[in-house]
Amino acid sequence: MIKDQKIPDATIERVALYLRPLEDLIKLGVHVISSDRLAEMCKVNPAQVRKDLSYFGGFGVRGVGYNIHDLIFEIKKILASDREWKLGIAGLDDMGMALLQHKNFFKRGYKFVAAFDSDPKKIGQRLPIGLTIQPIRKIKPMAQDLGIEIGVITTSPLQAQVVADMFFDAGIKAILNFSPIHIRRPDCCLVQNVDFSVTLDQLAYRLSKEV
Amino acid sequence: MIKDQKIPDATIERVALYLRPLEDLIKLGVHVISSDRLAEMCKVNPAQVRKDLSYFGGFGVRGVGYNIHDLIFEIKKILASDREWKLGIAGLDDMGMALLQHKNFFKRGYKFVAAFDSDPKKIGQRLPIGLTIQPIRKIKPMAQDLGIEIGVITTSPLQAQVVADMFFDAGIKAILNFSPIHIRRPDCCLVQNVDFSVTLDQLAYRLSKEV
DNA sequence: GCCTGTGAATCCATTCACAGCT
DNA sequence: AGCTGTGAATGGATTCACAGGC
Repeated sequence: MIKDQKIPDATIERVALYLRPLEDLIKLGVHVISSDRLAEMCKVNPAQVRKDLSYFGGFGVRGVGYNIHDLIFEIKKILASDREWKLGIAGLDDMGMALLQHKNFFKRGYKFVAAFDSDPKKIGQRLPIGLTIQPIRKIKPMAQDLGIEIGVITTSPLQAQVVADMFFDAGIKAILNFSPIHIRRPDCCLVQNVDFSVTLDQLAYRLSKEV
Repeated sequence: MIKDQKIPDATIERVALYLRPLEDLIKLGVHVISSDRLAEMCKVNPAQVRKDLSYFGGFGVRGVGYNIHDLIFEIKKILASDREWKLGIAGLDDMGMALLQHKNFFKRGYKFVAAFDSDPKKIGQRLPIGLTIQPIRKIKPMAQDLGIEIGVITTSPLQAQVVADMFFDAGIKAILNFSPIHIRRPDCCLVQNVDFSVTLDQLAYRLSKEV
């Protein structure tokens, strides 16, 4: 039923957002939703929701709405989050620990299978989720052994590039980077940056425009 | 020199990104940069950079480039990050602690002036940055006393809405929310959500499209 | 009557290409 | 010669508006 049409980037960004309220609704025993209601929950235009979902092949029911189970299934299929992804993390200060314990990662199929740090005091420590902290030189052998697919970097900016190079060298093709530096990467690899200062800048801008 | 034209949202998102490399260059003693070079550093199109910067009033020098000091000054003025912003944070588990110690916040003028938690074991504890953890019922009086402008929420999802309501009730107009729930807000208030699962979903999608 | 699916219209953003200044 | 600033052209994304099925 899926059309072979290119799905716009903007749509991809939004459907990941639709997922959470849909999962909440399922838990509440709701099985059908209209575009108007989903739009309202996600603060977007209803026509936008319908257009977004129509890229998935139009399985809504006219006069009724969308089956939430189907929606979740299709969205996950499109996003490739219908399977497990193996993550390795480098840098186990507060931010690293926070991510390790982030419940939603696990729920969505993102599993940390290894943790690395360069601090001798941390190496060998047992983490709450059952992993033992490894030295960063183990990144390559362990990444390959365990089949890590995504590297998460929460180290200091000084170490971030070194760690990234190790991930790339181990054949990892995607990095989620929380360190505030620009990571140089091979052409075949992806880096997604998360920068809270930029987020705050945007919020401050919007706030300063209000009234 | 600033034109009175509306600056596109997409431009705002990008200029916050230009800031960091520019600040790095200043530190290296570089004072002038061309749109080509800045574009390369930020992985965008050079014409894009010129168009973005032209909204600020065209103070580049033809044949030469842009004065980096001026650029930083103008960008900060536009983003309203040319001043200090006072933040209050609720929820002092790992994520909260990580944010409190995030060096870049301080550097960019974002200062935490109060910290709140509901856990009796945490209340009264002294934090590394010199604050003492307060019970969440103190949010309203302290926010007003200290002039908190932005509330940061890193509590569990269960408490997030309660805390948000307290921030709103104290007259705070902007919230940065790390908790994976949708926060209901008065019309006059802003909520900016940060959701790592969504970020990972997008990365996983891009990764699955590669090759 | 209600809600989806979608062409058409509109709006916004990016990129091109070159005139204009230093 | 080199690089900015900007109209014009292109390309995407959003919204409208309504035909079509339940």
